[in-house]
Amino acid sequence: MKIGELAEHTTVPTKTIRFWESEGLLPEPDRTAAGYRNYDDTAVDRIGFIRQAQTAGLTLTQIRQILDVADDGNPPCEHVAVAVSDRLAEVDSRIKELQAMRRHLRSLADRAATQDPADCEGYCSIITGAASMSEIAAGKAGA
Amino acid sequence: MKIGELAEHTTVPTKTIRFWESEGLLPEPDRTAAGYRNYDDTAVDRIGFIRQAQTAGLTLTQIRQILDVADDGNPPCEHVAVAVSDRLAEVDSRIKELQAMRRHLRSLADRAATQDPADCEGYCSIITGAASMSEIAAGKAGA
DNA sequence: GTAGAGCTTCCATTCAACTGGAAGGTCAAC
DNA sequence: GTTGACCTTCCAGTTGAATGGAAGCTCTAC
Repeated sequence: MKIGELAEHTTVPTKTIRFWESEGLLPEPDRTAAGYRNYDDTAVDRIGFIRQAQTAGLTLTQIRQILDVADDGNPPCEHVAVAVSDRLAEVDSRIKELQAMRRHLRSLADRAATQDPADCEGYCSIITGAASMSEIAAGKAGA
Repeated sequence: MKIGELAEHTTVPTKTIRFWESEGLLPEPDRTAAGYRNYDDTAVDRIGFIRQAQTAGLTLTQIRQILDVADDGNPPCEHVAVAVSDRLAEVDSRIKELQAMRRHLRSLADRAATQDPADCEGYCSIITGAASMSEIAAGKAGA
């Protein structure tokens, strides 16, 4: 499969595929006689994984760490376990932060939904009526 | 409170505080006779809110939208509700993505915890034994 | 009255993650 | 045998979010 087809299958631009290769996230593929990159199906999986990990908020560097470990049998299990649990801790704490922010936004949205527009004179009470920013920042608001 | 003290209270560098001011996230504070920025306590809250929103994955532009709306009574309730619910939808979908990635990492971590290092010859089975990358990418693995 | 920390503005640089474009080779179709 | 889509490398530019540094003013302490 040439790079254009791979790009189409994965909806990742050829530019980005070459960039990821240059950054070590994708292995150098075979080449045709003319020097064209020639991919097999595993490239589709790998690109899918990279996109998934990216949408989970991992940086390319972190994703490369995981892929490096998956690609190379040399590092001991402990190494793998540490890499994975580091990532897990990061994802866990990001989820907690997001859930806190979600609660705050949710309470603002609920207020907005039940708001009588007539009350909006002067200073909109959706905002002013909600928890103060310090409470929001400290994670005290919402349910 | 001068910018250095504010920086210390919030653990946000003075450079960043000035940058956020220039980007419209922080209002222009009072100045001393000498032209030094002179903050009151609300600045601490506001900076805390910005950091919280950032760790929730919102961009400075999005955070500014929310703050603008909180600062100015003019936009109608509908405007506020739309802004907030847009943000909420984003946060919701990021949480879902993270939870999917969390499940995958969790299953890798569990494998690592119960792994006999003797099985690590050749190609580490924490990784190879886990769901294939295509399954991970498609969100089929883990519980 | 001067040293040093801290403040000011302004402009340049960094970093991540692309994205665009130039200059040129390849290949299938007409 | 040439057009046009697709490929190659390389290098420059973009965006978001800072961060560094120069040049100069200010305040406190000795």
